[in-house]
Amino acid sequence: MLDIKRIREDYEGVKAAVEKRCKGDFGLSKVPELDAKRREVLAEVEQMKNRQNTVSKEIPKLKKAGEDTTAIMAEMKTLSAEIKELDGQLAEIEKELKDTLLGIPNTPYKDVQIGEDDTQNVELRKFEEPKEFTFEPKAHWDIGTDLDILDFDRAAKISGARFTVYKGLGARLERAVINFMLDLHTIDQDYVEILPPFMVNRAAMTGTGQLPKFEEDMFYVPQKDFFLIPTAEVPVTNLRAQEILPEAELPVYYTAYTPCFRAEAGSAGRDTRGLIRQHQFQKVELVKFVKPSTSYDELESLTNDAEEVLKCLGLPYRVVRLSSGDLGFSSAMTYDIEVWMPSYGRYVEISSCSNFEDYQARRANIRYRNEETGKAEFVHTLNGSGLAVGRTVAAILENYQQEDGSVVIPEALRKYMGVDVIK
RNA sequence: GGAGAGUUGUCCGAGAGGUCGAAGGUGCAGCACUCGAAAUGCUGUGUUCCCAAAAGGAACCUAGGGUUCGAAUCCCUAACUCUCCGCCA
Repeated sequence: MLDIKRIREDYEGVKAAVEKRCKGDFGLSKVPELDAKRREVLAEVEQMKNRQNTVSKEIPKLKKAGEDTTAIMAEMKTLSAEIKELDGQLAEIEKELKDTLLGIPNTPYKDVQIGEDDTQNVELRKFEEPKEFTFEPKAHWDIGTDLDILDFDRAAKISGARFTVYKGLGARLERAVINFMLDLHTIDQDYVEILPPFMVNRAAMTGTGQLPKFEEDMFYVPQKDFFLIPTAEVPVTNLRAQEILPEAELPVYYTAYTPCFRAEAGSAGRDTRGLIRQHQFQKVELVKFVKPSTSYDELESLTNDAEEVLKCLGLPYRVVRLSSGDLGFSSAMTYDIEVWMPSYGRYVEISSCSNFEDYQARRANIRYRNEETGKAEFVHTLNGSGLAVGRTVAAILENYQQEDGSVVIPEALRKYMGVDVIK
């Protein structure tokens, strides 16, 4: 959520920033009028409440003095009704204002290049070159099916499209990748492992920005008004919602493995084969809570921490900075890490690392006590995949496939796999 | 799923229709005492909103409704926590 004061003081600046996303103004133009109206009604009702409070304090004194309070009480009854009426109006205005604000995305950071979509993303660096095969490489869904470690047909039988069954060494590979990533982040790096609930309430989904705008993308559990998490970002960021963290605790680094559930509404026909776009996939996530002044340095190090996974696995990748039009709703700046996928003949997103600045912190009310000023201030939140597990498995299968159809296990995973090759 | 108890400020805890933003303690900050520290004493110490700011005002005792001139206090609904029973990995 954007700061209403910022909109009030620098409307043109905020408008220009929001419009960098090339998708209109998201209702921002309604804000100044609603804000003015709110303050007008607020001033009026507060003045009435002031009179109500003052007179209410006088009544017991008058009664004690033995005076008749009937007339005053009657007048107060009228006032009370008027206040209720105005309070109702105020609540409506505030609801509309809040709904409008919740529907406005974050403003892109100054370094973000303007662009309508992913074609304007900028490549920043590359690790290794795409491998040249001496034979015709297969797609991971064929490799997995041929090795009998992935079963898409039976997954369709028990669930439907966009689900996968992992079998034998396939299941073990998925688990090995998860364990390898978590060990890297918690032992070699400084993240604290979290295993959160996979269902969350509406408040949590609103705190990180999935609601109210993107409800149709989520799986919903009506029985309890819960949502299946689309990413660990939701439970892990909201872990500290409504809290004031001691400054000394910052920065806070968390990592979490969770399954992720996405309805994939609106992506019918895209990436229908294989592990790339599923209703359920596993992911290891990195989340940071940091002091505002450090958040862009923290974004660099978080991205490096995610890249480390790919380096250890020896998978070719590149890092791009998303253009303003491709930026996620809550993000101020995002780096995508893209892994080379031979079957696609291009790089495919495997991690998305974002700085949300105070946008999520304001929604979820996550603050820290600034020791210098003594004031509670919003933290900056960041997160990134470290990494998407299914896509990592797909990339391993494709990049490490051999001419005989077998797949060599990357060195770093062998102690988790117990075998050097799947054949 | 059934029965009951609870949810107050950093934390603990009083409160039971008006003088309560809320006693007391604790934590924190400052001052005094001290060579220094501890102990002790004194003072201060929540958040948000409105107002250019100050002064001032409004709101907040889990959330949302209601009763009342007036609600932390009474009523209703919901969420959460705890205890007992049932069920269950």
